[in-house]
Amino acid sequence: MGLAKTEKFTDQQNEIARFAKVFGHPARVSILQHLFKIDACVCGDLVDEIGLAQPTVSQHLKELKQLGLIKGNVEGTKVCYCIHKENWVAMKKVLIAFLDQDLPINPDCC
Amino acid sequence: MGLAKTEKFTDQQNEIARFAKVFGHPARVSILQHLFKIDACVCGDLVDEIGLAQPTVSQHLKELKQLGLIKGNVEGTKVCYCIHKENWVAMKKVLIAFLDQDLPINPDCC
DNA sequence: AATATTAATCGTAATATTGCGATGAATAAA
DNA sequence: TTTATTCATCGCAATATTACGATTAATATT
Repeated sequence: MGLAKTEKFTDQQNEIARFAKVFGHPARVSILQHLFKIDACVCGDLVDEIGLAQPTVSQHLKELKQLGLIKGNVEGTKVCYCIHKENWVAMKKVLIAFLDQDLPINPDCC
Repeated sequence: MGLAKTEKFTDQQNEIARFAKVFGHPARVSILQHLFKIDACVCGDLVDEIGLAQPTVSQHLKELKQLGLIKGNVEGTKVCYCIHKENWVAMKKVLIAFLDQDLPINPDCC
């Protein structure tokens, strides 16, 4: 199968999973951290930073772009990437709401 | 390949990815939300709640247990699950630190 | 125009994930 | 002791993901 039965879950649950999934690979975590560190557009040097082959990095960038977490603009022969701020804030809200649920006050039960 | 090259990334990046990955499937999100909602041990009725076959739910529970996010105790013919609070808090700290990075003040560059 | 540079896309191989039926182990109930 | 219940594990099929070499498209440089 290998296919998540999304129709069995709520839109909210599927959205949380979709966002979380993109962070489920260290290369994408690394790309995002680099974009945050640079605090601006990164043009071209991403492949050297990440340490994977160019097609592989390109593929991870595509996934990040598809989810709307980064923007990419062609700049001559280079492409410049940066965090999509509005979408990042929206995603953050969704995931933190899930992570930050109140923990039971009850003592441990099991 | 299908194999993440973890050795190319920092321990922190791999840890973030490992945690995020487990939330990358709506069934696991659903299981965790249910455990939070019940606010206690859930004994037995998880399969009905989630809507997937029993072996499938069992497998998702196993992954959550392996990452330490839930505890499971045998209670007769039933097994009782609940959130592992300390580990949840620790995981939350790691993921929120990643999500909550400061956004550039700069106007959009691309 | 010819060449170089950059990054997307295609194709493919290797591995991982998801889902479930069948089975098994363990306890409870009769 | 027999039967029922519950859940873990095994084994398999279907699909997804990861990685990269080869190629392509686009612009820059000479």
